Amino acid sequence: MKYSHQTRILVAVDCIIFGFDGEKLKLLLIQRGIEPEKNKWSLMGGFVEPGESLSLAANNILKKLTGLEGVYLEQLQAFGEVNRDPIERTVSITYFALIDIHKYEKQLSQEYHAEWFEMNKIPELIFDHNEMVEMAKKRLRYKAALHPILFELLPEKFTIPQLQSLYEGIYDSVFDKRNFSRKILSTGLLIKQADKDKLSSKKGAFYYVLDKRKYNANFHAFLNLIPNPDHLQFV
Amino acid sequence: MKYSHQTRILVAVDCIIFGFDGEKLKLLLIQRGIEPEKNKWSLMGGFVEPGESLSLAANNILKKLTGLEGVYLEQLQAFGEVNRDPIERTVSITYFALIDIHKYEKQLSQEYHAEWFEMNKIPELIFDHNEMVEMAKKRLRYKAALHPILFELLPEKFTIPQLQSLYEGIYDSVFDKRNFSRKILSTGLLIKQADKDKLSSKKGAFYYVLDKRKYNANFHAFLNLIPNPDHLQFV
DNA sequence: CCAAAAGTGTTTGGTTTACACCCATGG
DNA sequence: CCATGGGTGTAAACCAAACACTTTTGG
Repeated sequence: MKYSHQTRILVAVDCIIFGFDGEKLKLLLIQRGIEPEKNKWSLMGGFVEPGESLSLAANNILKKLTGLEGVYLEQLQAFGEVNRDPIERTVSITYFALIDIHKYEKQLSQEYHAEWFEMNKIPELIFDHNEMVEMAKKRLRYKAALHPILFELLPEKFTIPQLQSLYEGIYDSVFDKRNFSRKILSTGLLIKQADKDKLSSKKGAFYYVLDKRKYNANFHAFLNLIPNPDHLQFV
Repeated sequence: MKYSHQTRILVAVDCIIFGFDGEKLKLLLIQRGIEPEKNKWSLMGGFVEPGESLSLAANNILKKLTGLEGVYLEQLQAFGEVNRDPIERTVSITYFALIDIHKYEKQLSQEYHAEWFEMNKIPELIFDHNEMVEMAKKRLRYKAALHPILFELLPEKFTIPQLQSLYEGIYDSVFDKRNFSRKILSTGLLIKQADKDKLSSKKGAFYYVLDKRKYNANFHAFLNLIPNPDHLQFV
């Protein structure tokens, strides 16, 4: 049995993939190999196939491009303007992903001509993809101000100065390091390691790992991770 | 030109419509007039038509059911499990709406057999609609803890005790009235009126109206409208 | 030995909470 | 005149922000 006299529409999933290389927040884009808009940059996406739920479609896309599974992936928004795709009407469900850039497997994505772009150097993208990226940035800022989400971008072991530089990049601000480390440590989510990262200073900075049990239990609690969030531009 | 060899899917919009009658938060549901699931309760929804964007579809659905335009309407989530509709695969984009229940025009919705349900008396709904309602409740709690969104549910003129009872209903808690009114008034969003509502007490409670200019300007700022939000259950 | 980054403590001001009494009035 | 709900103030605890010096070590 089917619903008759109803119009069926193409449904796509597009992924906004954020990565952090220890210095800067970046976005993974692909260069389209096919017409229309051949050679233009775009988000990685694909049509939803029969038998594939939306979240499965998003995970599949992410895996095809990066080789990664079990990544942080969250539904952002459905985009459904009638003419957003000039070829044929397509509703796109967007997901944003946070990945540790070092786990990204380059060879997989060469077939898609993928490249990481710094957030302030994002090229013109096809369709409404720039708008999607803007919305994802806002959502990330909003969410990271309240929840310890940015740990998803970091490697297993990381230092507090690295974490601070990630926050500073995302909010385009500079935070006081004494207040920052106090605030982060007071969440109780970090476990100090015995060894240090000596790459970026002579003294070296202690590594920390995330306490996964507490992280999962406390993820939805409101934290106050950003000073004066009121004046920042959110969703 | 079209994308060939791709499967097109039914796309629906379903609306989770919240209303407040001065006492309790309620949800507007309709009783299906047609098979399948005839006579079962469901959210108001409809298929997205050609030439209709998602947000327009949501507004149209709301207008057909309630007669209202310009209502607060926000996209919630896309639901896309493969078998969520047993008749035929349908991706549903959900929107939640906040309306002043007194503006709702009953005669319009009689053709849909619509009824308001108290939040703790929601019947079993078709498909995954109960899940959609749960998500909308969580989103409302989450959002109302940070943004002055609940004014959308109130009539033009309202009293602080009314507002407090709305918050208390949503969070299933009791708040200290001194702290509550101080907090709300300190947002600067309320303008005190000269007249009083004398329906619910002998002394009467002063009416307030929303300062729309400040409301629109400050909507995205983080407020701290709920005491101890940490222990409440959110998204 | 010194430049460069890591690490840490205190004071101050503001915000949040807990808490109790008086006010106005319709019946 | 009294029961009912409306309205308000204060003190204590807590939290956030501003701020500067010491430590470590590779070169």
